[in-house]
Amino acid sequence: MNNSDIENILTNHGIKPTTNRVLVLKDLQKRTSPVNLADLEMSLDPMDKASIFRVLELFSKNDIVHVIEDGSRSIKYELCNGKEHHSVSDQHAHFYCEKCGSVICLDYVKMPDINIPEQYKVKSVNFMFKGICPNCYK
Amino acid sequence: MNNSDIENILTNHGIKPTTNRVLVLKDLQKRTSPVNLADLEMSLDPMDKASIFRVLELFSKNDIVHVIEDGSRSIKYELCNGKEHHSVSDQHAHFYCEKCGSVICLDYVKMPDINIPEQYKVKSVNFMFKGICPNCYK
DNA sequence: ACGTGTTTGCAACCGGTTTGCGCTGTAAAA
DNA sequence: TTTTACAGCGCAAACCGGTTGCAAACACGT
Repeated sequence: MNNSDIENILTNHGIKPTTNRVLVLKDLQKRTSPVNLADLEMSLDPMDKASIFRVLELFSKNDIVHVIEDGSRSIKYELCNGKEHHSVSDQHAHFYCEKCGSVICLDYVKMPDINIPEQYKVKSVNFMFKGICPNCYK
Repeated sequence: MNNSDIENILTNHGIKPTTNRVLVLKDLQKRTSPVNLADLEMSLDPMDKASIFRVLELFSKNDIVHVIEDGSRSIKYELCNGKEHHSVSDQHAHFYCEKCGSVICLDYVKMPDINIPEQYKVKSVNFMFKGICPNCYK
C-alpha cells in the first residue's frame, strides 16, 4: 500500500492527510497486534508523543482505530477492520500475556451474541483474556 | 457475617487476618459493584491508601478479589464469588458508563463458552461493555 | 506576500498507582 | 521474661502514562 492509498483512507474518513497522520497510519498497518503509545513513540522517533497521541485520538474518533484496554496499565490501539467500519461485531477477543506484555488477537473468537437490555447504549466492547502466552509458557 | 467469619475466610486463603485486612474485606462484602482504590480510601478513612493497595494486591494474588479494567483510568476490584473459587466461570460481564463512571455487574451475562487453545494459560477474563447507562441516558 | 486557522513540538502537569523507608506491633526463639 | 526477627503499617515521595497549554511552524485561500 503506497502513500496515496493511505492518504485516500484518511480523506475518506474526513481527515486531512498530514505527514504525521500518514506515518502513524502506515505504522499501524504494519502491526499484527495492538500497540500502545510508547511502542509508536519508539518506532516513529522523533515524532513527539503528544502528536502521536492526538493523531490516535483523532483516528479513534473517526473510526480508524479501536481502543483496547488489555489490563496492562496502558491503552492499546488497533486498526479497525475497514469493511465493517467500527461496528461492534468488528471487534474480537484479545489475549494479554502477563509475562511478556504482548497482546495477541484471537480473531477466531467472535464477540458472542449477547443481548444487553435496550436501555444500555453500548458503544464499545472489550473482551480480554489474561494469562501466559504459549511463548512464555515453557 | 461477623468478624470471626471474615477472619476465617482470610485464614482459609492463607492470609493472616490483620485489622486492615478484615476491614477491607468487610467493606468489599457490602459492595454491589466493583470499586476502585479511591472509593475504598474514602470509606475506610483514615486507613492509608498504600495499605489498602497492598491489601488488595494480596487479596488479588490469593484469589479473594477480581481485578477489573473498565477503561476508566482506574482499576476496580470486586469480590470473587466464593464458591467457585476464582474459576474463570466465576466471572461475568460488566458495563461501564462513560458518563457517570459507574460499573454495573451484568451478572446474567454469563461468560460465553469460548475455547482458547490449550497453550494459552488463561488466568482471568475481562468482558467489558462501555457506553451510556440507563440512568444517564435520558 | 499576507492573514487566518490548523497542526506540531515542547515542556509542564495530572491523577492514579506503586515504592522506599523507618516505626510499630506481634510472635517465635532464647 | 527478655531478646530477636519479621510482617504490617503509614507517610511521603517517586513513578508512569496520558493529557493539556502554549507558542512556533505550517498550509492554504485571498
